[in-house]
Amino acid sequence: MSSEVGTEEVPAHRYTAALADAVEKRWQEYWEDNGTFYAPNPVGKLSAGDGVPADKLFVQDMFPYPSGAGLHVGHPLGFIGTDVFARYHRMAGRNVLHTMGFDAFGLPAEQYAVQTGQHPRKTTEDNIATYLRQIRRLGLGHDERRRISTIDPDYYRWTQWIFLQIYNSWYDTEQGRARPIAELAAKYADLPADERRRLVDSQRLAYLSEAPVNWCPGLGTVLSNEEVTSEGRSERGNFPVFRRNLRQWMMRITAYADRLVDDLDRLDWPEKVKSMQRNWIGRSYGARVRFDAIEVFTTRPDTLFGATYLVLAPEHPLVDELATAEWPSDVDSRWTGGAATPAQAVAAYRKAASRKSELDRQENKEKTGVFTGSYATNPVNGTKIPVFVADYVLMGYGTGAIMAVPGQDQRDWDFAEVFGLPIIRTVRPTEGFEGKAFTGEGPAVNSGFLDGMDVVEAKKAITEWLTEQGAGEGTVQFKLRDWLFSRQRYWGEPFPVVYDEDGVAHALPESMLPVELPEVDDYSPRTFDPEDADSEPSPPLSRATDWVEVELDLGDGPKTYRRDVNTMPNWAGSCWYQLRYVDPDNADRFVDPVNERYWLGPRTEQHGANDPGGVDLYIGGVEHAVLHLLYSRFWQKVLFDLGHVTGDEPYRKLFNQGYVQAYAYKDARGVYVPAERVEERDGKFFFEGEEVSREYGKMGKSLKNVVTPDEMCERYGADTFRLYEMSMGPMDVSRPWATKDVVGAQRFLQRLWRNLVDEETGELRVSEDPADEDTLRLLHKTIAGVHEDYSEMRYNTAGAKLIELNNHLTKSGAVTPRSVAEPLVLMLAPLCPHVAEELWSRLGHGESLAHGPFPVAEQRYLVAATVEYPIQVNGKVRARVVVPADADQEQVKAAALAEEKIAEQLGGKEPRKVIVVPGRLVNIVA
RNA sequence: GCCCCCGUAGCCCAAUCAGGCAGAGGCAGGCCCCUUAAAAGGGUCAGAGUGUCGGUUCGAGUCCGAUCGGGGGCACCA
Repeated sequence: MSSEVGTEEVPAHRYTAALADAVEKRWQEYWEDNGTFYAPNPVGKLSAGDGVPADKLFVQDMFPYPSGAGLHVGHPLGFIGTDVFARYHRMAGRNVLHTMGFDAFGLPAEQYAVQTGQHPRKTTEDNIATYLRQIRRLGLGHDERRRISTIDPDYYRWTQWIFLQIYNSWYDTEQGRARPIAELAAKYADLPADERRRLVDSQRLAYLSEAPVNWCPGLGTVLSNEEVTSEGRSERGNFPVFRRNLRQWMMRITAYADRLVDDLDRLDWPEKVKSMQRNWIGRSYGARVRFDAIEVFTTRPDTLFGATYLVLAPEHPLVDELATAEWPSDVDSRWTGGAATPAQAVAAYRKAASRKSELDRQENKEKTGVFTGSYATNPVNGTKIPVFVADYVLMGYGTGAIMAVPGQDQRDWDFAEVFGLPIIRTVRPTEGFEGKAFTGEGPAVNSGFLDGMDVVEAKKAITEWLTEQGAGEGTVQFKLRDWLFSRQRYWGEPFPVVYDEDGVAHALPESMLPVELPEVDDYSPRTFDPEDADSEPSPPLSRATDWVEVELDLGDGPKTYRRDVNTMPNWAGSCWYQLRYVDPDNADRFVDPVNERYWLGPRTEQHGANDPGGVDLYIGGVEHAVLHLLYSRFWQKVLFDLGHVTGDEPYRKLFNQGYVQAYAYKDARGVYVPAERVEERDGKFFFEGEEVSREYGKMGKSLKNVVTPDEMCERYGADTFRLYEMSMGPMDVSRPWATKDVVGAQRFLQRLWRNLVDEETGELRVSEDPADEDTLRLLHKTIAGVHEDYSEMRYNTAGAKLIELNNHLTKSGAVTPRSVAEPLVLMLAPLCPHVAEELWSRLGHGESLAHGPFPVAEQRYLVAATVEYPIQVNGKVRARVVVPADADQEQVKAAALAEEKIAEQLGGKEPRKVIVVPGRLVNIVA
């Protein structure tokens, strides 16, 4: 596999995989022994005691779940990217915080525990050890003192503490912020205790709710809306999900809906992620309008005159009341669903709707529904319009009822067509419009006092009118719902909550934290037939009876309580880990305010008046766009409102790295064959002589196309692997893995090494003579370019520039001048830190280069003495001319026109126009 | 159906932000050197007019408008 050092074939001191391995091990040990990547805190245990540089940088990876499968080459892409960034800035003199912890609660460990009987903690900790070994080998410059793990009681104690903060607060809509619950309780001081308690409890930001939740029998747990796919199945496992009423913890994230949308504008995040969050929060402005007892939500109150019927969701509470005993004598046969009475029709329709899965309801876009037998009054003109029940209206959005305006809404148009309902246009369609419903802009028609107004004006006018009449009011509607926060799992954070004999919840005092997980015999919740919608959750903690029943003194003497047997969702631990990285072993607080302000506080002088603070660079996959990143922002805002942190956003700049993808090959039977043994011939692919088909996508065990970083480190060394990964393309682009290409990165390092070290003797080989002019110019051009590339995360082009410089040295054939060797090595260091450290040390430096210096380009080498201008005639290059760099436009023009070939082209005629682009070219229009 | 991103040598990618000679770098390929031989060694050469059509401009890979292809997000949200 790797070449032997010292064999006859290969020079003893060539940069081979074996040599790289020795160098890498040596420097990894050095860094660890010397705490090279320790980033000092202003105060506390991690303070160096002599102050901190004002210039800091906090770089963070989305921390991994330590899976048992280990890493493939795709996983470290982001980790290496952040490491290069961190190393570059560290060398530039900034105080750089970069570390990595583990998001270690979660289903796989629990499921593995169920299969093997091994405690999830054991599995998880073993996996973490493996993970740490794998990432250590990559040479990531982490501050190891700051490693945290969400399963650590010292960590989840604070997760529970934050839960209590949220529980013990309410949202003051007048002030637009969360406030301590005690301030609310004070307002109700005059009320009887239990009424006060009920009022207060109903306004907490973390509250118990008996509302419908997503129950997933196949997983044996409930799920948040964000964890349910648009097909109505669990994101994990793809099991059916049913709506059920269960008493569960909820987080009042909807209180923050406006701020969560508005503050996106203050974040340096990819537009794509922002738009996904905006979409998910789904804010729309509209009005509520009352048709007698039925309240509807509409975004188009301006079309009220065109409302020809109402529709209620099948689950709407008024449906039963509205369903009359008999059909009107002239009822349209299409409206009855074939039933004898409206009550029967409605009951049958509701039953059918309840049996349909979310998926059926969405896929089947044919409009169905039945008439309730009732009519409602349109407040704007007193018209009686029929009320229908139809499943194209969803109970979960708005009021669960709509006014149907077929003229301006295609869904309503479709329904009206099926049921023979009238259609009135209230916006005049544009000339030549041939569609059905018209949803564009135009003047109002058939709309009484709104006629002639445009949509915006009409909305405003009708909203004012409705308000005056008491028939409605303007309102804002969100798609976002509160966050379901309980899970029926074992391997998660227990709730710091107990219930008394009346079932009333009591939060535990801070002094009783952490509430640690009990030992249990069976780690699994009871799971059910995935289709069994009527099954009952049975969390594993409920079986730890000794733990569940507990005697406590919560202020009114020792009493027996029952603990909450749910656990928090997997997202809890990741909602605040950047705060703990800052102060990982603070025993008194979740983070010291001084440390928090230094690493995460807003810096308006640097980032502008609107700076929300947060991690300076947060890198991870786009798959967390809505879940983790929304929850995390919510927690941060609560903590901010309560005065615990100084920034109101957790992540100032977000960057999504691309994925490393891979080809997979299938034989004629459709079975995957090992990708590494497939050969390509004439655009076709063969495995053991048989033609196979190729597909492109993920890397995975079952696809037989996994390549591991360990394997790459063995064959080429970590530096080569790092360089190759970073050279494959820009950080945000997904790219296909190609093992055969890795050798290119190794050849470069070999050549660079050879330019500085004698391959036969191992002696350093640099000259103390000054470099020639050309070399200096290239060197400084490279320095300037590399600076820019590193700070823009364009590592592929940074690498290419280094190769270019090194190729220049190789070609020159001379012994490399030290004055070029040193900056070259320093510039290489962020990408290939081990070999750079080794060469730096061999160049005679006693100190690690981790803290710089990073070379600085000298301006005088960046400006050339002469410039070569290409000369175009009518856009085609016809000649070139060399002029002094300081020649002005007239001189360049004169030189261009004097050029022999150009004079020839012009044939003695005067050019119509001559364009001189300074420093670039000359274009002559003949 | 709506929205977003991407199409440059055989392959991965530069140049697109700010219009100015299409090539920085790597893989693969040809040739040469080293070598008994070989390559994960060294050197060198060649290779596309930028998916397509149209527009703006003295000049378009770059800007604008269509269109095709690929990827992603949202989707009966009133």
